[in-house]
Amino acid sequence: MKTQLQNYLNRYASFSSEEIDRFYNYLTPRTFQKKEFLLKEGDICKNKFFIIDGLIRLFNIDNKGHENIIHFGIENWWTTSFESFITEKPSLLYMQALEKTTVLSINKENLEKAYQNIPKLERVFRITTENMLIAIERKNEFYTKMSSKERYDFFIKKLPSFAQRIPQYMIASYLDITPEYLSELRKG
Amino acid sequence: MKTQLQNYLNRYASFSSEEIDRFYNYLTPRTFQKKEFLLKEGDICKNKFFIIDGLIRLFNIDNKGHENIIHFGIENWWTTSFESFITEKPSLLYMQALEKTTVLSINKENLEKAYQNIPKLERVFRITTENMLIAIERKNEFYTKMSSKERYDFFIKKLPSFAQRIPQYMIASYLDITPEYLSELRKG
DNA sequence: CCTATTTCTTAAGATATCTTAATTTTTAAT
DNA sequence: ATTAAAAATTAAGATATCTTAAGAAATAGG
Repeated sequence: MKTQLQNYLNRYASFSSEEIDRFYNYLTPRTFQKKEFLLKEGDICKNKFFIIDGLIRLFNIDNKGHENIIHFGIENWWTTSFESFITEKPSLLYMQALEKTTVLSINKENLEKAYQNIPKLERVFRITTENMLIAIERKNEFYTKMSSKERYDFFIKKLPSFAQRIPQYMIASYLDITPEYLSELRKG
Repeated sequence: MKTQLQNYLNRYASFSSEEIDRFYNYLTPRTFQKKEFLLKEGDICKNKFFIIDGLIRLFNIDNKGHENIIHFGIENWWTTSFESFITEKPSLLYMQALEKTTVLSINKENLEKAYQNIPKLERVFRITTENMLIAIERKNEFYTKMSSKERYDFFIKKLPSFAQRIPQYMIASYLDITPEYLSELRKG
């Protein structure tokens, strides 16, 4: 795990093994079983999670009781409920493992200490947050430009192997389509 | 302008006047007239803009020729087409002043120098990027949870004075509603 | 294997929202 | 003030997508 983290961090700035060790001490490894929740609506999201391995989804439940998947997280992504983590208010989001998932988690206090201790981490998180924004910008982009059918085709074409890791009704949810309608789209 | 920037930066970390000066030297003040474009689709977005005063909109044009406003930017916000700025590929977005707008702009090269020169800036941009993410997270949130009518009412209620600065058809665009339908919603 | 659970499909009727196009109102420019 | 341009409204018909409900297929657990 430490090696994986090291490879990841060194993408963005160069860290000595000693620095990696220091950062690593702030992190707590945790494993979540399939279907287990990392976070539920109403909880205050106290951690950022670095996904070592596995798959998680971030979603909310609307007033009709429908789940809306906001994004998926896979290995080498940091994930959290940003708003809750930063404002320390109850989260509106759920975070759930879709496969057995191993993460390194860090709470706010330790993260702040780590920033003080290893300022280069500011850079890493500045960049990963930018990458997150780009991912969202792209999603919004293709949302506004495409019909349901087009979004689905695009998704399947772009991420064929990923699409096979998740049930179709979750793809539907992510693409903001009802599973029934997606089923029709696939037929026609 | 320098004072405004200083106040802004000191929200996130403490900077000496000397550091502010150093950063300020990397920045170029520019003024855009109402309706002038800061960026057009196809351009590579070479700058981040810190809005001193005024109002801009970021939007794309879909394959039906409709404008979709992604967000507005006002004083004390950094704005850019993230994807284009970071990847240095042509932007899919337009950026346009809706009022006479003064900005401080910085290009990638200078920003990178500034990061080297004043590492605390990594922190500032890490945090502003996080704030951006939160804003987007909130927008997506209220998008998935609300009908068109609800989105409009919510927007007007939350930002009554801001709503008066922009034409109704742009609010419609931002809320992903056709102007005609918004007009109906307002009536009923 | 067998059963239970989860996921996917079908189809009919409902509806929120869009399209088009014309008209009115408001705002800006000379 | 007058005209031109921009923005907002109206209304009718069209459609993409949802809802509900039921049944079929696939997958996973014991």
